[in-house]
Amino acid sequence: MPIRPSRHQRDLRQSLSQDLRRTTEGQRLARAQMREHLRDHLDELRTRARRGGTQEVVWDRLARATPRTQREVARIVDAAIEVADRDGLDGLSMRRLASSLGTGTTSLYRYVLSKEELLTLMVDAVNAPDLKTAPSGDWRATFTTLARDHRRQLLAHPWLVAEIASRPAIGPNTLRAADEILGVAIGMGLDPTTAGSVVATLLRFVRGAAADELAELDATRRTGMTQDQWRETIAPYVRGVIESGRFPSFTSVVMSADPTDDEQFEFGLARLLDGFERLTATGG
Amino acid sequence: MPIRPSRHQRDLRQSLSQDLRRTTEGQRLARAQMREHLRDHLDELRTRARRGGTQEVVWDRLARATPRTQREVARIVDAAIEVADRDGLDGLSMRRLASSLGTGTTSLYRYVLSKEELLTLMVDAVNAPDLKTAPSGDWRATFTTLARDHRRQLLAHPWLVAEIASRPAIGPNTLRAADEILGVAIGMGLDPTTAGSVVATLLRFVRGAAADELAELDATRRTGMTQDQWRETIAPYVRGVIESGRFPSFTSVVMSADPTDDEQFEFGLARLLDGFERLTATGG
DNA sequence: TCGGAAGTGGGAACACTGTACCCGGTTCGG
DNA sequence: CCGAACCGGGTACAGTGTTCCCACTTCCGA
Repeated sequence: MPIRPSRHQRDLRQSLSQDLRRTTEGQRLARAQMREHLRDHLDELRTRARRGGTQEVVWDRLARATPRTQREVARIVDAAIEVADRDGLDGLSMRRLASSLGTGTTSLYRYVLSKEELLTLMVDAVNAPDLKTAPSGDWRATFTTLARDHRRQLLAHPWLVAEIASRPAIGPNTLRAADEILGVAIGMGLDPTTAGSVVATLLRFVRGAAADELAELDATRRTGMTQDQWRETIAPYVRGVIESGRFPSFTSVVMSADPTDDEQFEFGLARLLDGFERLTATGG
Repeated sequence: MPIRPSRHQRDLRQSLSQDLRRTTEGQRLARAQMREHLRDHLDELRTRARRGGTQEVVWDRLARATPRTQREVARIVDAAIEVADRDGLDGLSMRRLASSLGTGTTSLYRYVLSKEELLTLMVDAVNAPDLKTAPSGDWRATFTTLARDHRRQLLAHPWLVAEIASRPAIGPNTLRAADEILGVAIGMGLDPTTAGSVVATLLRFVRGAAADELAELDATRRTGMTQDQWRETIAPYVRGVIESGRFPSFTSVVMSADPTDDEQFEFGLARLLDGFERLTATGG
């Protein structure tokens, strides 16, 4: 999310007013050029990317593409998500994806610049907390259901957390969601900057939690074990650690009642929202 | 961190007392067997892993290995970390690693079961927030410097966040750190369970924040652009988004003063600690 | 001192990956 | 009806993790 759109923002804001007029014409020109031969355009993008020059953002290209192309891309992305959900990220190869679509492998490259780009599209397609079911008016309740929804989303697509972590989320879906959440934060009476920080903090916590919860699950899938086999595997080691007596605090925590993932998530979320509450209580 | 050691803990605790005696003899036996031919042992582990059976945990094997082997493994892991820091995770291949060590590629497999295992070792080697510089007595101050240290660590090794996310962190280094932090939480007067949740929440936030901060940086490295080139690339797109007028809250946040990464991190951390403070104020 | 076993290093080969290059077929506007 | 634009995909290449195997060193007991 560009909730933290970094320091170049100032420059952007400056150049914004000047460039605002010229943009539409420029876009029309680009569209004409592209329609001429879309195929070569993709190739050109590829070579330019290889040379390390400035590129075009995926979503701009897609927005200008023909409806058929857009549908095709959506179909590819959906299939890719399905494969990744079932077999994990390692199981998602272009050949597998193609065969699951019943097409040739290299045909995919007519619609997608690279696997990298495909992943970017996958992330945006799936990373969109849905606000419409959230209660309105009470920001605390809204944030709570929102955090729960996002967590559910991340757990439903085990590959998602790792991929989100390594690419700036500025896709249209993500943006729409970010806008809605920011609206809630602003509705708390916070100034925009603080609102941005609040939302960023909330999302960071949720993603961190989901990552933790997925770790064990991921390890089992990777090694091909069942959950039980894996536990059996680490049991002697953990036992040894506890026996050693070198980790008293750790031991006492392990030996105490163990909260479920749900409970621990709710605990952390509640603490975080407690922290936010102070902002509205003391500030403006 | 096994701060969330999941539901099988109960069973573990039960079997603990029974098995406690037998363990040392069992270990001595295993050691004798292993010394006989360590090479075959590694091969056996490999095939057993392929068949999907129960394995041995890496750290147990290493603890029993000869000092020379331990040194060699450490050398490999260090080199791997260096390569990953410089060229990213994608740039870390076994061949590259070997050539950076001046050895043959397949020689590495004498010391490391697989690349997977190597990554696990790398994570544990580097993921250890250091508590010794932290002030004692004041938990809030301790947590603050601790969070800052961990964030610094994660940013210093850009590949670390993604890898932590997908493997349960139960290495000795990680355990030692976890134990120390848990000690601080218990020192707040919290019961072990709550202490565990508090620490988990804190670490989750830090990792989430680091992931966010690294996203842009990662994207540039992956595409081979400079930071400026990348910004130039997305600028028109962001401009278009703002122009569209469909994201008013988002726009107002982007247009407002932009906090630095540091400021935003400190903000979130402060809110989280505010939330923790309530625990000590109201509870026991 | 010597012979054999245990331990070490690494080359060749395999099955797989992402994707550049190119050619034959299809569709459609003039 | 024909040419141009578009679409699908086979072949090939460089690079990956890993296995199998063999030559070499080191060391220990007789």
